[in-house]
Amino acid sequence: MDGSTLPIARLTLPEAAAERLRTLIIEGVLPPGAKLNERELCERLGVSRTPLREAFRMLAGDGLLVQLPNRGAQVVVLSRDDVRHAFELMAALEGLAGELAVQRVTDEDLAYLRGLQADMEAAHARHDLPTYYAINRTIHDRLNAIAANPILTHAFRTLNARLHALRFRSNLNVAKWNQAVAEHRDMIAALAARDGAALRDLLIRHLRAKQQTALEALEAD
Amino acid sequence: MDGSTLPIARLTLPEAAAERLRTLIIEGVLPPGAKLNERELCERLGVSRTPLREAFRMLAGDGLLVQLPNRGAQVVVLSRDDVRHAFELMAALEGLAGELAVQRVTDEDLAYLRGLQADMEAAHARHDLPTYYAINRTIHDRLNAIAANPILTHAFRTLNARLHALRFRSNLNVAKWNQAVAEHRDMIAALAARDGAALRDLLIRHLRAKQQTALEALEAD
DNA sequence: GTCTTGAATTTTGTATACAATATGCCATAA
DNA sequence: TTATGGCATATTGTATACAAAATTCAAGAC
Repeated sequence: MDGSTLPIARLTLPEAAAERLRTLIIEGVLPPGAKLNERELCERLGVSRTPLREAFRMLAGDGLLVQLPNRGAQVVVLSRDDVRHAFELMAALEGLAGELAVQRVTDEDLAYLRGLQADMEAAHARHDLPTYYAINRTIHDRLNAIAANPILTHAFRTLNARLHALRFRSNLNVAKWNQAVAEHRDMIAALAARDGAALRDLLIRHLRAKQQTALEALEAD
Repeated sequence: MDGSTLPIARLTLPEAAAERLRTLIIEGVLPPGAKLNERELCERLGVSRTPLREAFRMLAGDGLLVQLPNRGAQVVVLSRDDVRHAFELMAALEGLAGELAVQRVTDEDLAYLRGLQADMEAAHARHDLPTYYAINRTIHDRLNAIAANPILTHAFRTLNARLHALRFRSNLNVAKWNQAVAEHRDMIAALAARDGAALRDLLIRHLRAKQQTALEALEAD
């Protein structure tokens, strides 16, 4: 037997329910502030209350739900300040990921990232926003993978899920989009130069622009 | 009615159970790797399985427990790498807290922190380690409060709880203790000078020393 | 002696029943 | 009209019962 464990993905019912709820929240089917009636959700998900309630606890831990004693769960509503705070933290996490990635990045990693960057620029050129976002996410995930800190990656993913629930992504204007693509180019250059401080600064500035976009979208409501 | 809500703290059973378990884990009564038998714990805590299992989900979200499908929960065992990763993240979080605190710190905050620092040095002078740690924690909590980012504070607390379960704190030697006290003095000076970059560097270096201590303690087992 | 094999037992997973709390509605009084 | 009290309903909180899976351990095969 080799070292790698390959556990068969037998999702337990609470986990499956949590997963399903997570997407429902992120896709906006369950919008911010929505009250989650247990009995009703049980029917929709085809599970009983016990596993559903465990799913609630998991999602509450991720900050996607708030639970009020005797008053049930509801989808979290992010205030302007919450968004600001989340992005402040996200910037620090990305900055750390950058610093760590610089210490560990290989030439293969760089080649792969440059490929992604090219794909992203192509998507940008043909104004294909969904593909752009998909690749963009892949690049940031890849950076985290190179940083090789699972605890950081977990924190990153959790925070990302919370912000995704905001659904601010359609709000990107052309000028900001151009800038974001350019910043990505600089980021890969800094990574190639193994310049941790520069990469960190770029990532933090990059996140600040993203925060701006998110806050403007929030304002629009 | 003024803006502050003052909700009466009616802990629900799962929350109370989680709180109790958390302290049992951090105090080492439930050591790393311990299997948590549901029926047995139900009797010890005086609750039924349903709220206990919700408590498990909460603690698993905090990273204090791992749950294996059909095989129950056990107290997390931190590997050497886990500790390294946790401290890397912790350093980034503290660094961010420092940068934010610099932007918001008031003279009253500084006066309060200087008072704590004096108390801490007194505890250090009389070799009172428990008091030293209590004050040390208060200072770091205070810094987080000044940073005024609840999401950061939450991440900080969660990560701290995980590391506390390691119980490495009795492992501090005299040289390191002296250095830590001196670093704290420098930190307050940087905060007073509103020098965010300096404070960040100090906090990160401070954490690196702490990480060193933790790893040595881990080695000793 | 070691390795299977397969009940018996234990433990976890899920559903449901009952209890406690909150919510909504309507009657009544100021 | 507006506020208050109290009942009916709905919803959440907790315990327990049953189902499914894992673990244990002894008997037999090699």
